[in-house]
Amino acid sequence: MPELPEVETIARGLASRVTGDLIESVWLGSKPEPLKSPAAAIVDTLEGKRIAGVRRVGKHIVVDLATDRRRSRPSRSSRKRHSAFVDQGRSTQTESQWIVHLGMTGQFVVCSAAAEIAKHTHAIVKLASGRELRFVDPRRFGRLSVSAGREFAAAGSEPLEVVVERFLDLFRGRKTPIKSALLNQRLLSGVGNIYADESLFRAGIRPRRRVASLSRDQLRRLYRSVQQVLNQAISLGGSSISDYVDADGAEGFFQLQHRVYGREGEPCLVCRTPVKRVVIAGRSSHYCPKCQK
DNA sequence: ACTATTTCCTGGATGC
DNA sequence: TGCATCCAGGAAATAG
Repeated sequence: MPELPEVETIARGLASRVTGDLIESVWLGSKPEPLKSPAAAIVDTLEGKRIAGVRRVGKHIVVDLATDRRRSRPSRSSRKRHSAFVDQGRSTQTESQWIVHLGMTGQFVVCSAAAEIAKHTHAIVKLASGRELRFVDPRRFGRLSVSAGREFAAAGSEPLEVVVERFLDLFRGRKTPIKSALLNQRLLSGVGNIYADESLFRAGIRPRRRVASLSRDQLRRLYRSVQQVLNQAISLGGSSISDYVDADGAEGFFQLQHRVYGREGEPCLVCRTPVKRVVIAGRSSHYCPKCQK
């Protein structure tokens, strides 16, 4: 279940492997669910473009696309003005993005064109290097889209970039349980079920607590916990639960640091009290009834 | 304007 | 062994 740390890990891995490569052709499967943009728009936006970079925005993977401009047709002014971007006989200009959301079970991998095509492969993008980018998603909660002309932006704030004053503003006065608020992507983009539970444990706050009932100090502590948990998870390559692997097929190790998620009935690592599991907003939520108030 | 609930999906686990 | 049922959850849709 890819959340911010997993998506960050995947995006970094892809960036180091496919940046600079050229998209030759695009194949899209017949299942329409994964496509948020019309199939024709996706094909038109991708084909013939150079990959300028791959990055994470919230839980989305953003592939920046650039159009090659041949040097044989330089305009006098642009040649001088854009000389910094001229690279190996071409200049590039970022102008559109390919957006990939992995949902629950999505995988976005780079592999040899000869590699066996996995079941539930919904998109194959052929690269000039002979490799392929593939989107595989059994449960089809993932989504593919393109954004041309305007810069793609997530609905909420980046949890690792938001300043504490803004964080307090986002949450202030809300009646919803803090767990629901952490999962709301319009507030913070990137926190999912695992990291919400882990952040709340580290902050000593029960998931059912109404946001409005939390003191400023508690919210400040939660702010630090969210950043701490996400940063540590990124440094460990994310959490490998069920089928998560990064762009190289390697597993992450943050699941070994989980203190409450998936530990129902097991002793709290601090006080030995059995970890409880309740359902909030249809999501299982894990907490220590003694350490979290 | 908010908040809460339901729905979409498949594979793996569980129960009889 | 086989078959039905349940559960996982991100986010859009729907309901309150």
